[in-house]
Amino acid sequence: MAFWLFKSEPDVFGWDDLVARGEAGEEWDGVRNYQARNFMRAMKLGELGLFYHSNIGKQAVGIVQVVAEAHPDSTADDPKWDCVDIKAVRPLPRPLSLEQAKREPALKDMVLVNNSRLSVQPVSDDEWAAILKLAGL
DNA sequence: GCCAACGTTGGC
DNA sequence: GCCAACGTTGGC
Repeated sequence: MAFWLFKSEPDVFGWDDLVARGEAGEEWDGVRNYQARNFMRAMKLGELGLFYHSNIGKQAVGIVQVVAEAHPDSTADDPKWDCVDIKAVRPLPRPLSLEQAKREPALKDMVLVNNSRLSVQPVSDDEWAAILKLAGL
């Protein structure tokens, strides 16, 4: 069971938008980065991730679940781009800010902290546990 | 709005 | 196959 992090600009597509999709979830399309794509290809049905708001808020705000494994991105011209579908599971009682993650010793190796540009990232088991605790779950 | 970091592209 | 130029992302 692996854990992930999905980044999105909330003024384009935010947590509330994902919640509005309900159980069907949303195709996580538009990713045009090989690293991010490869992480999505590695995702298994039912795995969990964080939903992070970049630019505005700069905090992880909710937990999401993979509801469809990697499939061709319907918005891509090139078949090499795959994506998964995710749905909202629950909001974090206490959103985890980037600032907080940078301060937290347990999270100092998070990809989010060290490579801010990668839009789909893995989260280690230890990081996941630490984040849930900080988030009030 | 600026700029650093990073990835991609294309000329050689 | 190298590397300069360029575009994009995202924190500040």
